[in-house]
Amino acid sequence: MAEDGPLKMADVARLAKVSMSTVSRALADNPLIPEDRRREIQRIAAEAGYVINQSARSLRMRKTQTIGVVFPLGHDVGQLISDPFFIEMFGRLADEITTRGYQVLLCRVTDTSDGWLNRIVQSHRQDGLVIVGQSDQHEALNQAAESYHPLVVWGGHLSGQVYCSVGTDNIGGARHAVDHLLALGRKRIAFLGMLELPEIGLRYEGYVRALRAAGIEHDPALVIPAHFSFETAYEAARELIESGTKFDAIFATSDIIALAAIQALAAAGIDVPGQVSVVGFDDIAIAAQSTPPLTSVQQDLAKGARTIVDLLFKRMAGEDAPSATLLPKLVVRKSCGGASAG
Amino acid sequence: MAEDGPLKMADVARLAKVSMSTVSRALADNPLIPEDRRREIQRIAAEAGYVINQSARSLRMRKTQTIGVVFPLGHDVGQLISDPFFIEMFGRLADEITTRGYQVLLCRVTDTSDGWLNRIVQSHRQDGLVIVGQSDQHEALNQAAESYHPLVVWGGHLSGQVYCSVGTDNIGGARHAVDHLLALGRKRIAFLGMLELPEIGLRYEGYVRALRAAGIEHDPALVIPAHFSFETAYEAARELIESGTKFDAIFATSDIIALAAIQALAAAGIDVPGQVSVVGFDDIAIAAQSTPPLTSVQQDLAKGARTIVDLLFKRMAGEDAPSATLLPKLVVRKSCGGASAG
DNA sequence: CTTTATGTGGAAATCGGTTGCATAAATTGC
DNA sequence: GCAATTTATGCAACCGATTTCCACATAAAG
Repeated sequence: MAEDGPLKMADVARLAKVSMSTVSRALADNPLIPEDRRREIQRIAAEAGYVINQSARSLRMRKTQTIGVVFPLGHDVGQLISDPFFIEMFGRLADEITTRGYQVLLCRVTDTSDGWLNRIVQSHRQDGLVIVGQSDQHEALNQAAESYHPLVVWGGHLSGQVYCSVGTDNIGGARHAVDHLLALGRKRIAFLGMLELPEIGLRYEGYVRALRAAGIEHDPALVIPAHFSFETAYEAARELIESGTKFDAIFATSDIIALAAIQALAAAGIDVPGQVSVVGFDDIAIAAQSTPPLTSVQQDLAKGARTIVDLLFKRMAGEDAPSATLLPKLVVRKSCGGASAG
Repeated sequence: MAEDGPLKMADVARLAKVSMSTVSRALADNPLIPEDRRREIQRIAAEAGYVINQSARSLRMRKTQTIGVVFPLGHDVGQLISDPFFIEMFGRLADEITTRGYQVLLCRVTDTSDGWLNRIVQSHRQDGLVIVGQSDQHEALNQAAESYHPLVVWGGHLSGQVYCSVGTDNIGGARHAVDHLLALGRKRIAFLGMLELPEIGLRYEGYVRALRAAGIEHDPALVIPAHFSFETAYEAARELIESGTKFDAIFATSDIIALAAIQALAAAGIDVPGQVSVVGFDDIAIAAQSTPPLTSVQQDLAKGARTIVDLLFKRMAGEDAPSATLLPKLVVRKSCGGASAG
């Protein structure tokens, strides 16, 4: 009973004493084949351990039953796993996609040379694409979106944007965070993040607006470039501390950056939230567990992932789906004093 | 200059005024085509934005340049993202695989009905498979391994195992943990985990051996079934507490279970590590950040993932690669008192 | 100047399914 | 009982690449 070479549809056809067309139709539950015969052929195929070769099927049908999830890391050489945010987002997306009967293909892109997105699109490996984070590829995305429809991006909503995006209201989220710090009496609030990234740029916008609304002068010395990895963020925070620039709060554009900053502050003997308040962004799982627990702008990733995949499937079906914005929520914990600390 | 339908290799051949065979060879850097001509054709193809259709290529070459990463969740209906351990492992694997120029296909398997693994193998969607966790599928894996070689499993090394596996020395790791608790003077050590899962079974073995070596009687009332999700683990811990069974330590078979137990103990007003010591397994990122920081048996996932992928590629190349065992390391933190707590 | 080696590139088979079209069989209508 | 229709099934083209085999041209050798 041992199968030799993996059997093909032609073999099943022989076993069932029908033509290949009939087998193909029966396995696809095509009503052209009467139900009892369909069942019979399916039984024979299953019993023989036959499985459709997806390579062949994909070629002929021009569909792969696969969604590509792309992480453009053009701005950062770090490992994929470095960012808990990406990881959680990926898990959520995977859940949503597999639930709909599709496979998930992970594309980690490090080579963002000209035409990288087109290379992915035209490879015909997937029926649709989710791009997580715009990185510095806004233009490339805009261009791809013109001819390729089944594409949804997680990220900020930028002006002149053609592609469909889903993301948190970054300006509003940042505004909440900074307003909260201001309400606590903080006046010299440092900003840690990479302005080159669109989402961070938007958060910066919110930061500036909050300061302006409070009538506080904006000091460029308080704006520190900080990558997403813990190590580089720690370095950035250390430099800020050692620079001697006075500050009484930090608005970090990710929780990883915030945690790194807290660590750097602790190392310098600076009390959080006593001397310096810290607010993060994302509200990843660790945020609630850190010491002190981190105040953070929560992004609803579960809803975000669901929305992304919903929109993507709409677009795959030919419908036009508009971008969506999610409302952020400030989760107040001890790291900035105030509410919890009295 | 706008491309209409995506262009095929035949179109490139026309552009370059050569036959398709020549284009195919040129793009594959086949030395049959003289170098200058090769470059020329490559330039023309790139300029036209041509990309090889992977579906067609896969069919013809019987290779997909893709590795499937499978999470059998037969034992648990939870979401993929529920377990930080799985997530981190996936990230590491993805790094190793993409570094080698392969794509990663995620397969979340919830339907473990007869032949599920064969269905994946025969789909020809991937050139090799990594199975993360044996779940309750030891037999299925053994069977698949007989005919399908490029297959590596993360999990425990079981007797009568045919397939290639990579995993931590579970017995030894558990032994370390329990020995440590015993050294602290703990005598009634509860075990939290699902014995049905092979890896957990091995950890139980280590637990029993440690107790026996210390001459301590093994009380079945202290062995509590606990799933991997936080909520169910919390319930399990709560029931243990309310049962009135006396215990002074908990050996949890995952950090998530340990953290849930700590939370349940705190809710019941029981001090950790004052009244009860807790040890976890995995040493996930949160472990160091929790209150109190969690003592845990560390699994070196980076090395694990590297080993898995190394072995897989060896097997894909036709070589025979043996199973491997990694050495666990007990990371002592405050949750069990002792060393750190004086 | 013929014969043999070498290099170059094309025609056509192939991978394993799906599907449009045609035909055969069964059913219905009158 | 025969035409009209419906239902069932098969043939063969097709998806888009890769690769084997072979033809032809050119160069080197005898």
